[in-house]
Amino acid sequence: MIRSIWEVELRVQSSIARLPRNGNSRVTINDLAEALGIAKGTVSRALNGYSDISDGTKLRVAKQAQMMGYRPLSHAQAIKTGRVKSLGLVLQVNERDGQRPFLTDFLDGVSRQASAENWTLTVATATSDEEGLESLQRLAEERKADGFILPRTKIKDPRVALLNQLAVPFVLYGRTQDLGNSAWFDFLGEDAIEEAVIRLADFGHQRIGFINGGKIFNYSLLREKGYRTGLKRRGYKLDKSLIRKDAVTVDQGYREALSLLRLDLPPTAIICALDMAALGVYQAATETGLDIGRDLSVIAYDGIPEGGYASPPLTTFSVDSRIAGERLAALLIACIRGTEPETLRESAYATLMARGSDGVPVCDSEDLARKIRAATKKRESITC
Amino acid sequence: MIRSIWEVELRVQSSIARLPRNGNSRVTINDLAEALGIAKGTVSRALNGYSDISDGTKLRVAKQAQMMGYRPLSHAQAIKTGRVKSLGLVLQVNERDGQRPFLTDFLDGVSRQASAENWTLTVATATSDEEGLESLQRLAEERKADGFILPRTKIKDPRVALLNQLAVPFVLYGRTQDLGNSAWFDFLGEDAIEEAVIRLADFGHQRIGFINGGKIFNYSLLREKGYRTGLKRRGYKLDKSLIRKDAVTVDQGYREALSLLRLDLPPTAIICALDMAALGVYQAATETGLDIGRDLSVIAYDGIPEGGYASPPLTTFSVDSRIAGERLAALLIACIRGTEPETLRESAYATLMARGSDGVPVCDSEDLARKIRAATKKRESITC
DNA sequence: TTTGTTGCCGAAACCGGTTTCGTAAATCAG
DNA sequence: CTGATTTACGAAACCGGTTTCGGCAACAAA
Repeated sequence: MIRSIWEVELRVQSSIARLPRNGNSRVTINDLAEALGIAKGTVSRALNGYSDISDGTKLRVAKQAQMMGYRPLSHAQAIKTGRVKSLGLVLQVNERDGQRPFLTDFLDGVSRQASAENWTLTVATATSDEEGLESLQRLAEERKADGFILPRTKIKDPRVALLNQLAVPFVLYGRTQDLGNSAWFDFLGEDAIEEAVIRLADFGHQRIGFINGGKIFNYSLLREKGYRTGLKRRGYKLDKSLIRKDAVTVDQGYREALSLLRLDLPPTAIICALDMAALGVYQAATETGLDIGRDLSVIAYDGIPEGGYASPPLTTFSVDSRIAGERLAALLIACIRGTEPETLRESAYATLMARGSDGVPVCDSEDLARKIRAATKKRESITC
Repeated sequence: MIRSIWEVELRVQSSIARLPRNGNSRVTINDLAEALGIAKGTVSRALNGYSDISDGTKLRVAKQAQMMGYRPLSHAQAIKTGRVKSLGLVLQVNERDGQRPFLTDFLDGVSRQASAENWTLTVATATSDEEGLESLQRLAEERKADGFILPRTKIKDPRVALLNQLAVPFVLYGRTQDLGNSAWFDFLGEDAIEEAVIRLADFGHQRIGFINGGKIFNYSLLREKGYRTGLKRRGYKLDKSLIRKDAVTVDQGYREALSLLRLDLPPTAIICALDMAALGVYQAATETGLDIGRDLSVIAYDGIPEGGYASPPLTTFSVDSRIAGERLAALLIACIRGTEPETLRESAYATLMARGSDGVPVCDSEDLARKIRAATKKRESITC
């Protein structure tokens, strides 16, 4: 009884405010069909561009939909199509390193490309590998996303195995050692580091150090390869004592730089796989009385804004995270739509931002060693 | 014809691999019901804890669900319940300021709290206000999210009007001037700035400058209020020539600091509404030959990591973005579940990180002015 | 024994879309 | 002019859940 009264009331209200019958302020495909005097299946097919609907009808439907402000509920579509039109992204937030400064740009790239196709972005965070895998699995099983972007690829990445097993599409940001048939986008860090070596060698540097990033990440493998290739191209012999690794923070960069500078024959130039580490090199140089850009050349990789503020401004290979996000989103959507993943692979180059931290060496390694010893002694006497 | 062959094949495969009948590898509520010999409605009610299902049945269902690895599709639930169990967040990425360094922590807070209730987070980006409003509207109308977190509230915020009109729940991160019945979470920036004034006054500073943030944001209003309150509490007269605004970047902070330091009677202490601006103050101080922490005291607000690396380390009021994210998510979920928004309001305090950039002034404003003039003259002569 | 209750579950409607299938009308070929 | 195709749409099934409703059985009260 009461219910029927309600219905009447609603019908009255709707006829006045021109709201759909269901009382809710949402226009459904049924409202549209009714308003047009057409079957709802026909409306659906018209909106989705089926070929068995005449152009005239398609136009009428489109206009009416526009007029009534109709928007299909994406989850209602999903129930039949199996697509929620959402990209998944699980961010690892445990490590205090590189990813942070670019996150905004990266998200912007992904989100922008996704919206262009009327898709959205679902984000989760995790503080450990296991948590990350759980999030991934949960999101996949509840179908909160149709596919995933996997940032910060490791040499051997367990996420790949998981998603392959669940038969969920994904695209890597970065490569893994065994690529299988995975789709990926990556910047060619190896090429950048190689170019850095060449550049420094051509400046006249004889001993070039290399401070690499986290050893579990695949990019470290590649960048070291680039370092070796560069040396070889200029006929330099590889000196393993000039290589350091696992420096992803300022402090770690500082420590590794000090250890390089305290060698009997220290390098006159240091290449860092990450800008963060380079900022640590700056600290170490200040402490040992060295002029960055003159006594010691530094080239790094990433292009974080702090590098530009440092003095002298850091010469670095800059990476465009927005582009990365855009391409990854595009590749993933293609993958979800059925393109074979092994055909969805793209790379891009990091661009050299030549600034003030590198140049012709003012002295060779022996002079440098003397200078460092002098500065260290002076420093110690001050401390006493 | 071909289709039936397929079906047979699938059925065979499924009977071997014990996959659900539909050939798809997903366990549905129908599979569960069939396996239990129970109606699917009963299964649904059992899983959702309806009181008209016996405990025994509930247990059996739960166990079987566990065994078969059943997970309801959230979008299938959503079609009837109207809830997609997702929180929406539209990030404004146009301005190169404050938000960035905390984004990871903030997302982590939101995402963590959301997952705790089995909800997810949908993120979009926008580069302008209009774009932001469009994203908001699209996400709301397609029901990609059940409610929204609105970060970086403006004094008068158009998003509030939009979401109120659409009758979509939301919670503000920060307050607006006219709060209406909105839910919000905010750090009491006004209290922090007030405390900063008191602290500096008690150090003995007679003239305390204030460099405020973006004037469209409500936090600027509040922080200036806190500045005024602090002055009043110590019986200082407000000197408007000591106030600057709209400094959200390092460069802007630098400029405003210079303009303060070039006054006939410059402040011996400067409070910045944002750490970023404070880093600009550091630059200005270096340039005018002032020692931060001795000649010029600086206290700021935000707690960005760069502040800790600066020399001397920046004294600042630090904000815990992870907590903010967690509380905002919790408030929003409550709001979506029907709690009255005006009862969902929380605030927290920024915590003072007393470091090296403030202290007892070594000289008064007149001495400072002389020192600055001297440094400037020296600088100019060097330049020539 | 009869008459309420209450507990517990099955059956079916329902949510808002998509997709399949069948067919009347229009068009075409012969 | 007739038979065969097309064209364009209606009707209904379907997707995977949730919710309503009705009724059987068991138990309590009369």
